[in-house]
Amino acid sequence: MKQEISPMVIRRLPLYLRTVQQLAWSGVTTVSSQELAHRASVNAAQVRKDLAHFGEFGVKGKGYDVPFLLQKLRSILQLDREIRVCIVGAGNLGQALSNYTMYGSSETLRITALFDIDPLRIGQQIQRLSVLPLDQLRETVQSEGVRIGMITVPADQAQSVASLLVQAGIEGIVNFAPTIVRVPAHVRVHHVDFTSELHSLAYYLTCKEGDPV
Amino acid sequence: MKQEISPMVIRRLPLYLRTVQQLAWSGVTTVSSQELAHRASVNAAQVRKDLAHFGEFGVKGKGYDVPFLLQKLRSILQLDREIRVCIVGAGNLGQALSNYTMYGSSETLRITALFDIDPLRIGQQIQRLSVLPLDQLRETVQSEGVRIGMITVPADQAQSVASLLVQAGIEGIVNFAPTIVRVPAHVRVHHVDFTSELHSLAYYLTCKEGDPV
DNA sequence: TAGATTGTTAATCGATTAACAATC
DNA sequence: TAGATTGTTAATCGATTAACAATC
Repeated sequence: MKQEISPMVIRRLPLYLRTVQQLAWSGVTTVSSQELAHRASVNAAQVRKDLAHFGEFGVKGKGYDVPFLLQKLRSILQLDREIRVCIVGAGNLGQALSNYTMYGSSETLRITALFDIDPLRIGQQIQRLSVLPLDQLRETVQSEGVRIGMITVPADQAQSVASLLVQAGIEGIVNFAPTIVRVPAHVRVHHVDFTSELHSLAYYLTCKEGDPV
Repeated sequence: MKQEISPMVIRRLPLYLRTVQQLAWSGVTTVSSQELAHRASVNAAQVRKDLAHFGEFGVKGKGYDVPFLLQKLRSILQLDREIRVCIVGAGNLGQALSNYTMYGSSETLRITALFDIDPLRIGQQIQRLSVLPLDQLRETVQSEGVRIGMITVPADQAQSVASLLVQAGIEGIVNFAPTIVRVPAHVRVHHVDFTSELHSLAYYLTCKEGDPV
């Protein structure tokens, strides 16, 4: 019934959501694909095509109703219901992510638990969470209904943490460690790799003295 | 002379670098495109094609010499020379990034300065750096030869920080704030958007009760 | 109605993969 | 030499953009 939608399309939805969210905040009630595309730095035809995968959200001759589109995007991304998230790795990055609340009150992704192996960190209070030992992962994930895990441990521990998360029954992983983690096909992994971004950025710096052959 | 190389190719180079680095660490001296591709989770033809943009690095019938390829990749990405980086935003994320050193001693991207507007944070000691006031940005960037800026301020301040960085003469920006920043064409911006990764991951969670129509 | 803008089809563009001759 | 693996061309695949009929 529902044909597979390209990941490329899905990865743009949060961008649209954010843009529409901003429009809503500034009191705009209607937006054309033109305008939306401009604000999101993409092509207008692409916006229309992407959105059309999920229904006919626009009105010909008018554009899109902002509150309606906002609600639709939230619903498509399942961000209209609470989804529980845990973080494994209570180092600097894990702590930084712990107190992340995106769109203020409208954010339904909720950081529910924070894990570490280091005994020195366990029990520490980060935001309203206390750091739990890794061996409570499975139990907590199941009792609290945690569905997404974020990996913020060093690269050499990322794979074993990923496997633990999978065993605990997590459905999706966001991996911040600069390494590939392999998981069964039913678990989805997204990768946030700022080291790669930084490294590829370096390529574009001017004045390359060294590289032709 | 040197034809424009697709950004898609460039974005894969850090992945190859990382993989080859790991091989070098484990003492491997030769690697085939096959093996390299497998470890990087890409296609072997793609590895060969990507690398061939920059020269003939392989030996037919043998594969690639690991130390040689490592050196070449570093050189292409300009990671064989020191590049100075500053961070604007000394909050949790900025602090987390401050003590990031990738490949131990072989990392040549060096965090050189950390800025904030908050008077409470200015002067604070993070790692070996003391937090500087934002109005010293330009001066520091120029005197220290900082070429890349990382933006770790809240979204609503990201654009103004980006503009400051551009005015200070920065060549590239890595933006961690969940918003688009616009800069002149001669400055390159890479975006690290974990909120989008998280939000698009939510789409793939099972049991979508709400979304048809 | 006339003007505007959608949803969608068709055209373009670019990226990935397969295949293979060259050659170590 | 025979076997292996590259660099590269050709074939495939998919994604983006342009164009336009439908229609509010």
